[in-house]
Amino acid sequence: MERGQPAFLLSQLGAHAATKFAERMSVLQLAPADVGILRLLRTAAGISQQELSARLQIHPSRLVGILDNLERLQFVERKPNPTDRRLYSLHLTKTGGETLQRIGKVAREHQDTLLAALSSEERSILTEMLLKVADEQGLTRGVHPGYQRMGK
Amino acid sequence: MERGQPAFLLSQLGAHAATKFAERMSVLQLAPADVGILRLLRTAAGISQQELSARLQIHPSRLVGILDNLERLQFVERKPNPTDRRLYSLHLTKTGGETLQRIGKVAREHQDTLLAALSSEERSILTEMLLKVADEQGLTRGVHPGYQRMGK
DNA sequence: TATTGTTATACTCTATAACTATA
DNA sequence: TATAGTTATAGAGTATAACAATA
Repeated sequence: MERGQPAFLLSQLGAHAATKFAERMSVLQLAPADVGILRLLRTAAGISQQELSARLQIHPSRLVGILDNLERLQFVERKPNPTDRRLYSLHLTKTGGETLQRIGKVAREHQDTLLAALSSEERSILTEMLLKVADEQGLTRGVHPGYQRMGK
Repeated sequence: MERGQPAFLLSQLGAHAATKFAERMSVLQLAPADVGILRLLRTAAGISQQELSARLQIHPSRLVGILDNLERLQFVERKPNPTDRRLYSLHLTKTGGETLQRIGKVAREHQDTLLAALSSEERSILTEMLLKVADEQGLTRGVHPGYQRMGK
């Protein structure tokens, strides 16, 4: 009965997918939020911590530690902002870019495993439907609610 | 680009759905795990805390507090097990059964709102696909991974 | 000796608010 | 006076392991 409830299934499968994704990313020493940050910096190079915080809904004080770690791993660099010395200008490093390639590869494997039950055509239909729902619900591309929490 | 990645969408939408569900249930003073327990006890009356713990993947020590609360709300009753005095026999109360009715109503509203973008036919197709994926991934009916955490 | 339910403790993670420096 | 980033502190939630009662 509740077996056939799409809302529950969506929630259940989403949590499952998030866990599996986190497990795969942990091999790269990354949490899901780290991945979200690296992905965002690919197209939004130079933003400040405040802006990053606002875009991904990650609390500023939490961001400090996350960026400390990403800088230690040499995936991200805090450069000074020439016009306002209060702000940092966040950038992906060369290593960070290479890591993004690796992330993409692992993410594709994750997706293939997760959706193994579906044909290519079915995956397209599924994607289309999920996009429709996500848009109607006002969700923002690339902003995962789980970024507000740790990744296992 | 990652906009069209079904794995990410699934995870993102699943988290969104879980949050919205938790918000609605909080009106009834219930967390998602509470709801899972009430639903399970409907068809598995008399089980012990150990068995409940195993079935929903909720840690036994955590279950103590959850059941204390459900008993305080008079939704669940711990009855003694006549054949083994170490075990409790967990049962839904009359009030608990009525609460399940209310939960069902709110859950349906939640689902309708969540899937407002989809037609009735589309929802059927979506449900079918999600069931296929959930089965292939080995997920168990009614067992939400999020039961292991609190619900906001 | 093993198991159920319970409790106390330690640990992890997070937000709050105070702080420094810049504007 | 306000804002960006940082840090210290306190709070919430969890699992670990020890405990009493019972088998």
